[in-house]
This record gives sequence, C-alpha cells and structure tokens, in this order.
Amino acid sequence: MAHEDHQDIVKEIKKNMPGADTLFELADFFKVFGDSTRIRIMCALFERELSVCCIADIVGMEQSTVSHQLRVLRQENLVKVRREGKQSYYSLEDEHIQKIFEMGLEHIME
Amino acid sequence: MAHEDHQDIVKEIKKNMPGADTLFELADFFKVFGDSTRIRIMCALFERELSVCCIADIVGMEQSTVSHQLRVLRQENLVKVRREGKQSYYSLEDEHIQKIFEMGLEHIME
DNA sequence: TGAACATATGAACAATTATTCATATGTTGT
DNA sequence: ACAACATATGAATAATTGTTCATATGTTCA
Repeated sequence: MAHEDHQDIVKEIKKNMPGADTLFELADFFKVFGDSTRIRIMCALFERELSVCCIADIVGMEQSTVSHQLRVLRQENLVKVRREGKQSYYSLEDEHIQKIFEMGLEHIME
Repeated sequence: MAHEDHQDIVKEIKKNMPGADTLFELADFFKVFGDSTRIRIMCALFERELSVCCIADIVGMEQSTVSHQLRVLRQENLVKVRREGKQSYYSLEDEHIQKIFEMGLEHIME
C-alpha cells in the first residue's frame, strides 16, 4: 500500500488482464522456445521436414535427447510427425512459430 | 546414418542455420517468456508503467520475488526503470514484446 | 521368424531456476 | 540524524527440467 491510488490501479489492471489460466498456458507455450536444443530443432525444421536421426546429427546430440525434445514440441502442437517406413519425419505445425522466432531475432539484434 | 542422402541433408541444413551462439541467445531471450510470473508482470505492463509494489499486488507475490524477476526482465532489455521518490516505475522497453505475446496467444487459442 | 535399423520411453542424475526469508540500500520527511 | 517506507540483493531451499544410458517398441527385409 504505497501511494494513494495504489488500490485503484491494481484493481483496474487486474480487471483487464487475461485469466491466470490463460497466462499459465502461454508461459508453458513460450517455455518450449526457451531451450537451445529445441530452438535449434525448430530452426532446422524451417527448411524442410526431417527424420529424427537427421535432426540428431544437425544439432549434435543423442538420438534419445532429440526424441525427448520432439515429444515436448509435439505436446505443445509445434510439430507434427509422419511415419515412413523405419523413419519418423517431423515438420512444423504452423507459421506462427517462424514469425515468433523472427521477432525474437529482431529483438536480440537491436 | 540412415538413408542415402542423410549426410547431404545434414550438411545443407547446417549451412543455412544461424550460428549456435545466436540460437543460444535467442533461447535465453524466450526463456524470459517461459515463466508465468514474468508473463503476468509483462502483461500488467502492457497497460501502463507500474511501481514494484503495484506489480506485487497484481500478481499476488512477494515484493522480493517481483524484484528478482524484474531484474531478469531488465537484463534481457524487456523493461526499463524510472526512479521517482521512493518508488521504481517499470515499463516495457519496446513493442516487440506485445507482438510476440499476441502471437503466442493466437497459437494457444487455435 | 530373426536380424538390423529407427524411434520412443523410463529411470537416474546433474543442472538450472523460482521463491522465500532476512537484510541491505536508497529515499523522504521530521 | 532518525524513522518509515520502497526496492534490491544474498543465501537457502524446493521444484523443474535437460541429458544420458539402457531398453522397449515398431518397421523392413531376408
């Protein structure tokens, strides 16, 4: 309880904010972008769909690690899979991802 | 080493990807969005600049917690501070933030 | 059916991170 | 200079998360 209108401001801002559940979900969504392995995986997928072993080679990590991270990306609907014989081919779910990516790049390049 | 053109694909993708250092930086940037307390703080700041104690009240957490998180936001150049008397007023550094936020919302609302 | 390969998953470990408490620093008004 | 308040920071703790190893599942071809 600081200045006079403290409570008014708090009430006003709270009223206009999205619900806490929405913001939790949003944080979970962005959490996916907050890991360099996943960022690199997504970045690789900008060009074309890729098999798991290709991705592992590109990012230079264990196949197991990549598989785990691909699951995270799947769970947040950022990538989709397609089975073809022994391989699984992953690709990006939509274009939001690339746009968000580019905006982040713009920011850090400032 | 899977299918025939595995190595070609790996080499091609690697060539076109941003450097590892850039992608690490980008992941660090997005990491900031990946916490619900920070998301809520940023969201509150969309409307107007706010003092630390207002923010603490809005998000319903300790002043100390908010202060720590504001430091994280400052370090990634997402907010700026202005001292006025006893209070520190925080505001958003630029509009990228709100755009990224909105794109995230669009995605989870699909 | 069995061997060879690609991918997925569980458990364990290491590392990172968010929160809190206690306290320090900074500011104002007396 | 001191009291009262706002903010910042350090240390400790709890929780989350990324990676790896070992292994299971799924697929193809002989």
